[in-house]
This record gives sequence, structure tokens and C-alpha cells, in this order.
Amino acid sequence: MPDTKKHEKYDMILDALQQLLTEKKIQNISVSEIAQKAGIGKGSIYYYFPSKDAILDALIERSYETPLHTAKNLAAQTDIAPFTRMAMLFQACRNSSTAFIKENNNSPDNASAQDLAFLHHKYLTHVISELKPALTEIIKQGIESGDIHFDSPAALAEIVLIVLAVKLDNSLLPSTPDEIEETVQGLIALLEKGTDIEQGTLSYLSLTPYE
Amino acid sequence: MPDTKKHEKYDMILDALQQLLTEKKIQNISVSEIAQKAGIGKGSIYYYFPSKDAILDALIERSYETPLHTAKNLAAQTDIAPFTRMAMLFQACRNSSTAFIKENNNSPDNASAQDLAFLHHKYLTHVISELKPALTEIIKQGIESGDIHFDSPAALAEIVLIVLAVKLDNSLLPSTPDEIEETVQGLIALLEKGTDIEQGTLSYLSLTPYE
DNA sequence: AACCATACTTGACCAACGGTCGAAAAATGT
DNA sequence: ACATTTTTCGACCGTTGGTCAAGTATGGTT
Repeated sequence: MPDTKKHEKYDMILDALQQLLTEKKIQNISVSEIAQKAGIGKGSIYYYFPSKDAILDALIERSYETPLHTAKNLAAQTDIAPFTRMAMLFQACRNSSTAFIKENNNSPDNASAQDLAFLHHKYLTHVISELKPALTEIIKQGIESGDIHFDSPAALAEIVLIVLAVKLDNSLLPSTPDEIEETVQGLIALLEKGTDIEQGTLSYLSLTPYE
Repeated sequence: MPDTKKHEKYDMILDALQQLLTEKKIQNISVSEIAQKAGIGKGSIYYYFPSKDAILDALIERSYETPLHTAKNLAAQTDIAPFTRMAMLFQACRNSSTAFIKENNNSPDNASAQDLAFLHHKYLTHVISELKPALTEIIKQGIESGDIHFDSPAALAEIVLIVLAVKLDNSLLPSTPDEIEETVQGLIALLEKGTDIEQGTLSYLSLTPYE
């Protein structure tokens, strides 16, 4: 069965990159290094991937496969309150958010933090665009059920996603946990008042402390 | 006078890069090429800049120097209504927003659009972090004058800046002008209702069509 | 003028990179 | 047993970002 076997190696390469990303920045990871970590020859990498960038793309996609899948399923769970689902959706994402993005790099790497820029960019693009339909659907149902009052569910979904994803990512505006909390609380307040949601409903959105 | 002279060459290098960016993507622009365009030797580049990345950083910084400066001044103009200043602040930025970011690249370059990711990332980081203090100040004054009702001016400023900057940049979520308009209108509605602003005050924020 | 220290310029050079390639080696089919 | 396809590989290539020793201009001091 060439299909599963191909996926085996494919995943091994992604595993290798994922592991290396916990130690170094991508710019400092060479294709040879990935190959070495994966235990295969450098040439083989290019049998499975067209370019180095494509490996990263695939890794990001794989990382969010599960949370995005569950997020999309959430949209169908009409028995749960819309904003509870919304909170669950984000919690599902948070788990894998910084899995391979090491912000606090301990290595004395002289490279600037901007090196990771395109990784973050890809992450943000991926999460926001993939989650928007699901969140839009949830909000739509909230509007229909009378829990939320707002004219444009798509716009609201996008606003919420952009703010939360950007703050969650914490690369555009590096912030302390307190500052993140402040912005999130601000967003909650704005949402509750701006969409006539019962106060406190959105407290689920508050990011629980970690680490 | 070594100071002005140094700035001369310094700017010549930035000019060269800026010009090249209208033709090619950064990844495909070599340092030698920049040097050639600037009419100097490659080695001299590294007399003025520590790295290739630093040139790009400097160019971005230079590009937003003026609009950011005027934006900061706006915060002091207490005689204008807060949200009018807010709108002016953004209009000032829009002009130079995509000056050197050629989205519609005509060259048959095979590189993916993601190549520009870190440029956009830098742009967003720069604009949001630089504008946040000014906007926070404006909102604070709006709260004091009773025009705006909100607890956390900093959080509100950040929310607005994140949403608008991301949508304005249009690289995280490539959208049609109509879609951008919808999100902006949604943000306006959310803000007006969520902060007890007189309806219509924020219509200035609506991005005027262009091109 | 002669001198000198500092500021600036340069292109050959280097190590390292992403990516290619032809050939070898597994794997598979018959 | 052979033939064909799939997979593996590392030497190799062109190019890159960055270094450097050697050079040239500049301008002050005597």
C-alpha cells in the first residue's frame, strides 16, 4: 500500500521539522538538518515536498487539522449556547497555538524575532480564514435564537477572530499575559454591550492562565 | 559633515530597495542587486546596515515616519472630536499603506504570495504598535469629554487598530473592497453601540473607495 | 607640504543554503 | 527469474548573505 507508506514518511518529515522548531528558528533550520532528524537523505525530502516552504505549510495545516475539524463541528451543535460554543472553539485552538512557535527562544541565536514573521503570518491566515465560516454560523444561530443582536454575523465573526487570533498569537504586539487579558476583557465588554448579550455570557472567552 | 553625508548614502540604499520592490519580491532581490541599483559596492551596504533584513526594517520605518508623526500630533488636537481625529489618523496611514507592497505582481515570478508575509507582518507590527499610544490618548480624551463610554481606552484602541490594520493590509484575509467595507461597517456598528457613541459619528472611519 | 589618523569603499572570497540529478536500491508485478 | 516502477540518496550546482584585508578619500595638525 503505497498510500499509507507515503504518508508515513511524509509525517516523519513533519515530525522532524516540528521537533526542530522547538529548538531553533526556521531560518536557521536547513533542509539537510530536517532530513538528518527524520533519518533520511536530503534528496528524499524533495520526493515528498516541492520546497522547504511547502513543508512548513504542511506542518501548519496538520497542526490545525484536528482543532479546526472540531471547531467546524461545533457549528452544528445547536443545543449549546452560541457563545459557549464560541469559547470552546477558541479553547480548542489555543492548545496547539504555540506548539511549534517558540517565542521565548533560549538559544543565543542572534537572529531577530522578525525571522518568525512569515510563520506567524501563515498561522494567522490559516486560523482566521478557516474558523470564520464556523464562527459566522454560530453567530447566525445566536441571532436567530435571539441571544445576539447584530446585523452582520460575518463581520462580527471576523472582528472577533482577528482580535483574538492576533492577541493569542502574540507576535504582532508582544504583550504580557496581563495586557492580553486586558484586551480580551475589553473585547468581551464591547461585544456584550454592542450586541445586547446577557452580561457574563462571554466570560468563557477569557483566556485561562497557563504555564 | 559626516552626518548628512552618511544619511545621504543611507537613503540612497533605501531608495534602491524601494525601487526594486516595485519590480520584484524581496526574496528575489539580492544585496548585490541593491548595491548595484544604488551605484555602490556591495561591501558598502554592510557599512551602513548590519544585515539585509535591517535595510527592509529601515525602509518600512522611513515610509511610515511622516504619517506616524502626523498621527501622533493628532492626539494633541483636543479641539477636534475624538473620532474624527481617529478617522484622520487612519486616512493618513492609508496613503502610504501599500506604497511598496505590490500585491498585483505582474512579473511571472513563481514565488508564492507568502513570500511577502514577513513584509506585511512588519508593516502590521509597526503601524499598530506605533499608533496605539496616540489612539489610546484620543480615546481617553473622548471618555473624559463624555463622547465615549468605555472602561479601558488602551484595550479599545488596540481592538480598533488590530481590526482596521489587518483589514487594511488585506494580506491576512485577502478580501474584496466590499468585504472590507462590510467588516469596517460592522466594527463601526459595534463601536457605536458598545461605547454609547452618537450614531453616525464614526462614519468617517468608513474607508473611501479608491482606484 | 608632509604627515597621519579616521572615515569610507570595494570586490574577491567564504561558508552555507535550497534545490537538482542520475544512478543505485527497494519494492512490486508477472 | 526478470522487468518495471517507486523510492532513496548524496555529490553537485548556482546563488546567496555576509566578511575582510587592502585600498582610497578626507581633513585636521604640524
